[in-house]
Amino acid sequence: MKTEIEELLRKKEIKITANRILILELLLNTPHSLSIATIEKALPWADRATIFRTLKTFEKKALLHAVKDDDKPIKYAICSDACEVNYHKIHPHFHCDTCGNTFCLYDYDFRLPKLPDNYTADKYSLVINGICSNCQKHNI
Amino acid sequence: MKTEIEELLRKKEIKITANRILILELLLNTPHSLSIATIEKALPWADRATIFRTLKTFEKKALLHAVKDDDKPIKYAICSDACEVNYHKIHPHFHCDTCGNTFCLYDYDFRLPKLPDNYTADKYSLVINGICSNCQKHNI
DNA sequence: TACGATTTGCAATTAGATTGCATTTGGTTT
DNA sequence: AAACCAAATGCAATCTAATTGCAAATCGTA
Repeated sequence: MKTEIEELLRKKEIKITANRILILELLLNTPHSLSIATIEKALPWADRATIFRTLKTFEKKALLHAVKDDDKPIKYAICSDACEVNYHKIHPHFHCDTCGNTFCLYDYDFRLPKLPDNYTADKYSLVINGICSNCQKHNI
Repeated sequence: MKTEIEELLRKKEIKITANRILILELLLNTPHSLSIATIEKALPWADRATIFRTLKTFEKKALLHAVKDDDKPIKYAICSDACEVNYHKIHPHFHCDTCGNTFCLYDYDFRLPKLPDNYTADKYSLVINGICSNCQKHNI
């Protein structure tokens, strides 16, 4: 695992450090996006500023992307291969109103609709709110 | 004009005050959504807290809705008739990367796509980034 | 091993959102 | 029109999240 992570960092031309390995590992092992505060709780020895700058670095290198749902702290999620390809074009996310987690949706059939005259689109972001399958179960 | 605005407030069961009339008037006369800071600049005698609470009141009464684009301060826009009907379901917005303004898009053919198994959708929000027709002109 | 550049930790700052509370105001009742 | 009550307002303060400055620690390399 560690080796894979180091490989990933190397591929993205990000200098390898202990912080970065562990933050990336956490992100990879979490199925939903994470806020700085959440990462801080998961890695209590890590400094907020370091986490902040690490995430910015990762974002700049297209290793992850910011997820902006209705909740306040911005969350970050790892970019999958699908994400890499369409990074600047497609950002579909699902926000569960029960657990509050936000998941990336890649298998997604979305057509960019027509815009008013003389409007040109560059990218778009789509956030769907609802209940995820996990919370669905617990509700029964 | 003033009468129309008062009529609108009355219809929404919002108590009529000077602040509310002028804030609503500003929102109605602006083609794009406005942040608290922007409203504060436009109405310098108005208090930030009052603007804040006025917008919250308007939002609660479905007179306007919050617009969350990539920019930081949350913006608010008047709900059109189309908005009223689908208020909790559809929020398409267009954010111009040149002027930074965000416009509501109501004439919009958008189909909610299929979700992964056991995910249920309640509402969704769509923000399209690009260049608006006005900025398009100035670029030529 | 020394050097230069980058990263980190800590503290402080900024920005925006939000609230407490005393005062004022608006609408209503007498 | 005066009195009254609930809601709205203004001001200051607070809170949360984001962001930065700077000195110390660290890493890779000469």
